[in-house]
Amino acid sequence: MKNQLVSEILYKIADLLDIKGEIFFKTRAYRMAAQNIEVLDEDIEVVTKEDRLQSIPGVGEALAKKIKEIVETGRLEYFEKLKKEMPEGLLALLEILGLGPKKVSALYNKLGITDIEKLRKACLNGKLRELDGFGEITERNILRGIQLLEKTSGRMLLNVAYDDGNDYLNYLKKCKKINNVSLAGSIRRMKETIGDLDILASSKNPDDVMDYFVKYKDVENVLMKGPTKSSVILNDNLQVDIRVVSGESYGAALQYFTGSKEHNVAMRSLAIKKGYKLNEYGLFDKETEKYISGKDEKEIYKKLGLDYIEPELRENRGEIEVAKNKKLPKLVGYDDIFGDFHVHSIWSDGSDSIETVAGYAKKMGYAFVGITDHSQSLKIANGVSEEKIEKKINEIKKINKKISNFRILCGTECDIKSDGKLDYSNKVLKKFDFVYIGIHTGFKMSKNDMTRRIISGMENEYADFLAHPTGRLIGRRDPYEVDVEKIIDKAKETGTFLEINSFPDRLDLDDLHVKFAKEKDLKFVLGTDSHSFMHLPFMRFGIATARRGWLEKKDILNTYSLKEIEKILGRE
DNA sequence: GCCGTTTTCGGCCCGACTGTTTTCAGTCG
Repeated sequence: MKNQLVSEILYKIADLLDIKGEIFFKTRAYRMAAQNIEVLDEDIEVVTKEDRLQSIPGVGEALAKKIKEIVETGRLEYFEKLKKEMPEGLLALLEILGLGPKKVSALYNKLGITDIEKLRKACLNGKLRELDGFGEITERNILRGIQLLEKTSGRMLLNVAYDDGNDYLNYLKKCKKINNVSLAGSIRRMKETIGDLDILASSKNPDDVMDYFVKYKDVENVLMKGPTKSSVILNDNLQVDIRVVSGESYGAALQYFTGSKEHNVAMRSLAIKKGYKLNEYGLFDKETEKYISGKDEKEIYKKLGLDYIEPELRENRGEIEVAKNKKLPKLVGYDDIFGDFHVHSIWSDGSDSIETVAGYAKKMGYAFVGITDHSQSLKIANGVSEEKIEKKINEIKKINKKISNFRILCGTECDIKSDGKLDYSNKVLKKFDFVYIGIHTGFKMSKNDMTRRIISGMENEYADFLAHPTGRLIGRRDPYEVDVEKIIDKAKETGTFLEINSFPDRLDLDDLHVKFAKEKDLKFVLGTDSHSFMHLPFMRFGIATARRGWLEKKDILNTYSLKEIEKILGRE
């Protein structure tokens, strides 16, 4: 699949054209096309071959020609030419808070700045203030922006932002001047990484709210403070933006600030088509500017002829069309899960006993927990030898007798070895309540070999679930080379459930793959990959990923009763 | 550069804040 490559090049062209000073609508056209290709659920090579590129929204004659060139040659002459005009390093400068295309263009054309190091030096030497539109404060802000970028490399994992956001929210809820307050932005959509936190509040005394907002205990730095909008940096470097609006506008503002940007662009276009104007203050009549709606977010969707779209779906991946036809999935709920299938114990590399884990899982309201320690050859994680399995099963039996209304399932996370064989013999695999298979070594195989290896693992009759199917670690390790489509086809054939690994730095499969697999009618399991009972609540991030992948209750094994699960797994 | 029941040209989402200015451009979301 070259979809990623094509969309990356188009995004970069958009940035370069911005710096070059092209009109906004042209660069936006590149970005729209890039986004639509990024989320396309078809292989762009196939679309190219069948001459259907112009059926992709936002792709016309000119872009189709460019995309064809990328797909066929792996490069684009036009892009190479642009890079000769403007060094690619300029793109990194756009990442700096406060720097946009115009300023980057001035820095390049007037001072010859092409990368972050040169920019830092120029700031320190006071060179920027010589330029029109730049001053001493700009220099200081850019230096701060560079520092911030280097410290955080941009984005934060969902769980950290989730905790920060909810702590802040609880603080704000204590403010008597605030009527309504909610998280908004990517944290409300539960995206896998968060750039900054957005909070929305309604109040009749915005100035008081802003005074209260900036006094939060973890605020390190106030970036800006106005009556409707303020921004702070927390001491863990997360930026938090708050908007304060009137009650009349709260729903419209919540819709607007939840995004995504792409979803909103589509919503606004739809509003215009229907004779309205939609902004953060409400839904208005296009002609008379008369206020129609805005208090309640759900009302906005209704007035536009749409079913309510849950925040996790708002990525402009077809949700608006489907909402129009009243065909949205009834998403799996955050309380619909009866247990966790993927938990490690002290039998391998977990830090808690099976009994401790089970006790906590029961307290969470679960009906079961699956203990899945590593298999024997994974020495680094203290994998359990075949001889010890019987002992472990007996321990679980004993604990199960002690706990009422709860079941510990004895599973395993069995390694798929480099040759595609599983790390336990079938005689041993047979003893488990269920078997996860997964890749833990030899990540650097060729795509073909890795795909064959995983497929061979799935062909084992005792393999039930495929753990973390792409092996990525967000921000640390790229997915291994694997043909996800082939894996999905094989899983369909063998009845293997794909895991949505819910550990915050995995979230693997990711939302896009989940949606893709669901369209092929695959089934899923959720597992936290907990290595301590304290990790069990990470389940909510897996559920969020499932929701972002359009999954319903019936698509996920964890929502079934123990009886049904045993029947489905065929191990009664 | 895309798009079309306002269609082949002229639109394309837009408001708030900052820092630079002295009425506004640039950036952000």
